[in-house]
Amino acid sequence: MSPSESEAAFLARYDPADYARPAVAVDLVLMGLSAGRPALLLLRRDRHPHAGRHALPGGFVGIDEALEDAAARVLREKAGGVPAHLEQLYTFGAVERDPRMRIVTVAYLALLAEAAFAEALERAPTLSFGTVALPRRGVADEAEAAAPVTVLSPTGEALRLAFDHAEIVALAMRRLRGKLDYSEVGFRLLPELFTLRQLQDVHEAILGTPLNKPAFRRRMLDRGWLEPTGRFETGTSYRPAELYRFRPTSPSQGD
Amino acid sequence: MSPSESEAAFLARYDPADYARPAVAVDLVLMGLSAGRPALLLLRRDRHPHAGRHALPGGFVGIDEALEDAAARVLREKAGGVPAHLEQLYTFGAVERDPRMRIVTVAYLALLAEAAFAEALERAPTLSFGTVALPRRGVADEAEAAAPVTVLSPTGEALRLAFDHAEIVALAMRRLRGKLDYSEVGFRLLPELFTLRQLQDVHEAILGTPLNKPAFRRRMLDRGWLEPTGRFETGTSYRPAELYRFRPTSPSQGD
DNA sequence: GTAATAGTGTCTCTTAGACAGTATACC
DNA sequence: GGTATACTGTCTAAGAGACACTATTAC
Repeated sequence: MSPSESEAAFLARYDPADYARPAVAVDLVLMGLSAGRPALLLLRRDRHPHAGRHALPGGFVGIDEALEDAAARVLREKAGGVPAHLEQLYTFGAVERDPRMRIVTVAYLALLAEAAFAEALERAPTLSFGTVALPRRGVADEAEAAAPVTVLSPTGEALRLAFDHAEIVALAMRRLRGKLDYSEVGFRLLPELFTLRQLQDVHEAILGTPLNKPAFRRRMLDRGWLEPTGRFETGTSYRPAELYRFRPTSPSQGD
Repeated sequence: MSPSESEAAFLARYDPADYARPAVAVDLVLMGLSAGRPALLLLRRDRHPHAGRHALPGGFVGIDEALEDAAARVLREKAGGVPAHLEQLYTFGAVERDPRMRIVTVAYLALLAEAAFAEALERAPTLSFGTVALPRRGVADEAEAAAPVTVLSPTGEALRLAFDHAEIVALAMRRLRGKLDYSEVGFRLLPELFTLRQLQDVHEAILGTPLNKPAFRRRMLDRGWLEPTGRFETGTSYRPAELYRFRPTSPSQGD
């Protein structure tokens, strides 16, 4: 190995069992929509540290468990067996991010359709949720500096999040905004059949900005992602809109 | 805590020291340009596993060391004290990715200017390098499925990379391509003063596709990133081009 | 002068925003 | 009929590709 490599690193490479290791965890930003606003599932902490604050659901990664599997396990535990989009966000590894011990956490973003989100809240009585208040900034560039987000309780007060979880939520919003227009994530927040207006509402909720209707329709239809079903919504007091289905184009496994 | 949380996870949350932990490492894709092609620094492994294959430089994360600090340490060890762009890529945590033991590795992308890249190769005799052969695909979309990349030795043979490092390199190329047009990474591969043609050469090398000259110039100048110096290149047998300097616009800390 | 590349002016094409118009439901 | 929303046609503005043109150096 390289002579420029430090002695400690050299030894650690071959027998790191002798060295203290950070714990490895996953934390999930479980996002959905609640009353047309971006929302996320939170657990209220009842003990030290950060007792009383809200935290993202998470768990330690088992020694024989892949990162994705750990994230999927936490997702199952909190949201049931619902199919959902799950994507790795970023890994947070500041030394003092948890005062109890050194924990490196891999943050994941999970997206739940509106119905699944509401159902998860009902099933698990300890889950609460917060809506994300958006700085009105138009179509955000994912490369911009992290804009701080404010998480509001259902009654409208600002929630203080535990640990570095506010930073994780801000990154999740930023990633979601960045991918919204060119990826399929927008459809993950909708039921199987939806109208173009519903799709536009989702985009506007995530971006925090109104969008031009004809341009939005053209863009979405030109993407080739939308399959018209010939069926129409019912129960409206006005002209009913056609229902569409999401049809993935390429086999694309995404990020 | 939630009753839906498994007993094991509950216990692990409070005393994970009793459980076996994965080791946490960082691996670096140290990219630069060599003769106008994207290139990366590699170490040839001389022992099991994957002896004879090439691997990314890396190291274990100390118990009191932030992830970024570990990445910066490995960067220093391999490339000296050169200032460079350093950005987290993704975290790889498949159970069997290293046959010796469970290692979760946080991959980082580091960019070195062409001179610093060459200097690093000279300083460390055990370092070798490979150039990345690009599938000609035009401006890549970072959300696309990972396109496999081929890493070639200086003599042109395809190198087999150890572990999942080929996947990491593919992701690095994809990320670099995705950010190239709207971020400042392109300038990190250039010396302090450079001509517009050099900048375009860098973009073309990364994207693997020729670009339109007037459009490229307009775009770059309109970004407000380029500061003309009034100085010109020397030693050409044709009209010398003006030298520009990169001027960051916002304080932007980026990703 | 020639050769080679730097740098610019302009046309066209594509795409998005703006906005007005028509269509179809319920009352 | 009125009203509310779905859906469309068309104008305009911005940006990129194409390509020809001028400018400046070495020889």
